Amino acid sequence: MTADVSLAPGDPGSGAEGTRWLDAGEQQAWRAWLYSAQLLLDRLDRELTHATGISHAYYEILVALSETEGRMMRMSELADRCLSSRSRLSHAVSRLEERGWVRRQVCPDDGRGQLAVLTDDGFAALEAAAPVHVASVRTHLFDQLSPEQVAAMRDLGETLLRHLGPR
Amino acid sequence: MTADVSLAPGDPGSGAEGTRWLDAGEQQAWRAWLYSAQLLLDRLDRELTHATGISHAYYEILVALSETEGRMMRMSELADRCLSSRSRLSHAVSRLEERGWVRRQVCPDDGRGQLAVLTDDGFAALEAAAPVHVASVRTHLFDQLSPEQVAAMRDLGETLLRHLGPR
DNA sequence: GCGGAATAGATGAGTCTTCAACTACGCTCG
DNA sequence: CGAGCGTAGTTGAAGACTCATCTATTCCGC
Repeated sequence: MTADVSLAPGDPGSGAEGTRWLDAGEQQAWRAWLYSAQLLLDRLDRELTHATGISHAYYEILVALSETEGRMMRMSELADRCLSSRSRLSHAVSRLEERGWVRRQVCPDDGRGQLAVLTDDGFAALEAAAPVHVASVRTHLFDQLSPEQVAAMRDLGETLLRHLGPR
Repeated sequence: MTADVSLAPGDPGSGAEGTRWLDAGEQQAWRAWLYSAQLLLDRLDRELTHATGISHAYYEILVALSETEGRMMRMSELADRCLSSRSRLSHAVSRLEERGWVRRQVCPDDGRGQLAVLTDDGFAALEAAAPVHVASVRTHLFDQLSPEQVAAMRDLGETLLRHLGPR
């Protein structure tokens, strides 16, 4: 009777036939996953932002840069690692540049390319933020789960990643 | 050597002592979860938006309204169900009002309150969108998982929800 | 029933994301 | 070489989210 995600099969008015609606169990699994994912991402982002002034999106950029030789990376590679669009990354790097945490540098191998380079200030900001972030992840994720659940989480994530592609 | 999420213990320059960094297994579990969650949410939102013009955030509002008696709900209750801030919901409902899918109505019991009411056009839009969304969820989630993984997903979600609270 | 605190919601400025151009460079092939 | 095409990245406008602030109403205690 409701136009739910799970509009019951034969729900009056649901014109589209051939849709395999979610059964009650799938519905509950999906809802639980969705809500917990949204709440967890939101919580981690908020705690990090309020404690350090660095959003999770920016944090990921800094982390990715810090992990490379020379603390620099091509813009598009950085975008891929951060699951970000090129445009978004470009805007974000501009903001990080204003903070003095990253600078741009023309790529030697390819005149079209730009390298994003993590500055010392940027590295310092990351070092200050990392403990806060790890503490949040522990508190809200690992401390809540048994080792079996952690294993299941990893398995689930890797399974979905194979489909959604690192691409 | 890198200022990773998992700055190794004793990493030179990582001044903050007392942080329990993530070990390699935790790191992989966390990364797999994070990436898969981001990719999945992004994919579902994109497919829904491109096929129907309704973002996942708007879709959730419409679904919540459609599930109630009279297809109406107090703004704050709606915000809670959609894991949305009040401000965000208020802005979103304004947009949905412009589309003619929702209207506002003063709450009879409480002069401060507003009821968001799903219109017939809104319900029709939801009915058109629901099959698209369910198909995406099937394709990118349930079709990728064994029954055991679905059960694990539900368990994980519910465990985290107990901590993150429906509150 | 009145004054103050609390609640419901709206609003505007600032920030972030998206999308569709747009610039600039490299690559290929005639 | 140089025309055309593909790739790298930037930009600006429009939509969406956050935060602080503001108004209106209710609730509470006297």
